Amino acid sequence: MSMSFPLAYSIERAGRGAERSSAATDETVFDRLERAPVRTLKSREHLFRTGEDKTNIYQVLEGAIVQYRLRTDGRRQITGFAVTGDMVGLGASISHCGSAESSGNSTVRALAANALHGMARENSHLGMHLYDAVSRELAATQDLLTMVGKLNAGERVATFLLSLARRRARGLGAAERLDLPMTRCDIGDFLGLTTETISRTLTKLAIGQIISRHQGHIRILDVLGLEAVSAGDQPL
Amino acid sequence: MSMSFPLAYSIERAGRGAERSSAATDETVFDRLERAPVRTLKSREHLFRTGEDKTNIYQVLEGAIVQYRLRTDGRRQITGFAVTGDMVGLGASISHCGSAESSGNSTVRALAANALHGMARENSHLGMHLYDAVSRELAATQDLLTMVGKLNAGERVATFLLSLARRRARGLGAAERLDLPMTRCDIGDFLGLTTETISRTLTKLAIGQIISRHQGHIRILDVLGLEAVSAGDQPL
DNA sequence: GAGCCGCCATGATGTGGATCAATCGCTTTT
DNA sequence: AAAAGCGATTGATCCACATCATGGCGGCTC
Repeated sequence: MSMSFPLAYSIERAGRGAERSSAATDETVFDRLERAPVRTLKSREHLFRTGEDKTNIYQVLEGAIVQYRLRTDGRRQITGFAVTGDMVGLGASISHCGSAESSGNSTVRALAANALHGMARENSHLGMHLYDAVSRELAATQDLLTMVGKLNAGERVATFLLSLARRRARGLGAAERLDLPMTRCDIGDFLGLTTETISRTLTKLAIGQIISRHQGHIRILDVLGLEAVSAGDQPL
Repeated sequence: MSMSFPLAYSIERAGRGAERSSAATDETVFDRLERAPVRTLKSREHLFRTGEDKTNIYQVLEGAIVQYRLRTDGRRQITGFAVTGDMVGLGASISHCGSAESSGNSTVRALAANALHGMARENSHLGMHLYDAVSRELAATQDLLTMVGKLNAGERVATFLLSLARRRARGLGAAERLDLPMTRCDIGDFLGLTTETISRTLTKLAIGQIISRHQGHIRILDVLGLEAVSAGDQPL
């Protein structure tokens, strides 16, 4: 099983995980979803916070949404980054059990939770889409948990970079140039490390000629080397 | 938000999270589920392993099932303990992305995955039950992730003990006597700590008169003190 | 009941990453 | 262009937990 981080749980007309929608009613449902209002977000603007009523569920159209949990003492754990196509706020509970804010500028489509769940109760295909989306998010969160619970800093960062590269596999020669759209602090709060450790680990990877660093993005020079670090074969 | 660990995601006739089932067809569906074959498991016997086809989904009738992920080098992360009523193996994917074994003797009901998902495609109420169960499991896994990513050993163990006590809240005077049905090693692989650290932390809690230890179980002497440790107010 | 084995507890020691503290570079402000 | 603000980087130091090692306590087998 390959690592899959909490990044992509789209609900699409043609889902790969679930069966293809076929009935005419499905068209109506997805048409209605696509007519839902679009909202634009500035950097660090919140979609919702822990404990608020779940009025809306969102689909990311552009940008990236950071989902996180906050402790009273300020410690923060990021549970996932949602990018284009991903759903944010899924779950059958009445209120949100985490917070979500935009990292950078984003646009999202806001689906009324009541309406969505009401439609899902009528239309079992939509219900299965939701089930599929949440179970993929669960699997990704379990992967992240395993990483945070068992891997050392080098393994975590290497695994993270590889997962980003894989999902950015833009057309041709796979991923070499890699944008890091989030801050070091966000990466740290995602991987259970500090910003300093993220920096130092990237520096070590650069010294080992496995990546090179430029402002705003990095370049993967040695995919095999990075995979070795990720697997724990190459101690760094 | 209170911590809720991956322990209870039952599918019941009268779900609290989802709407009450009402149609006659629902009765039929749940009757069929209740007629599914029962299987008994000995200690450390597996229900399934990572990568195997998802032929069955299980409901725990008695005992406890340990769900975990294993790395090639032997490191293990437990993603949840499933006890009576809980579902094991939920998710829309074709194959299992984790393993599950019995801790001690257990009995489970084996639901054919094809049949279950087929029924869910026909019956949207069942589909919503699945959606609800998985989204609760997701929330619990995110809680665990936050614990492993951000809490120190004392906070983790105290939080773990409290969550066990809450779910065992057996009738009367809440939880005082508390069985620990899993080994120190299992607890360590769940909390991202070693067995030695679990032992030492329990010793410190006992020295602080917060718990007392007996073989096979512990007793919570000072719930408020334990909550203070769990919240990080009492450094241990 | 002697021997063995798995789990637990506890002591001694080591270390990976956190913490504390500058400094640098880039962007924004004035 | 100077000043200010913010994130990233790097260095020095510390400490919480891992690791290594030992011994005790059932439970099991023969």
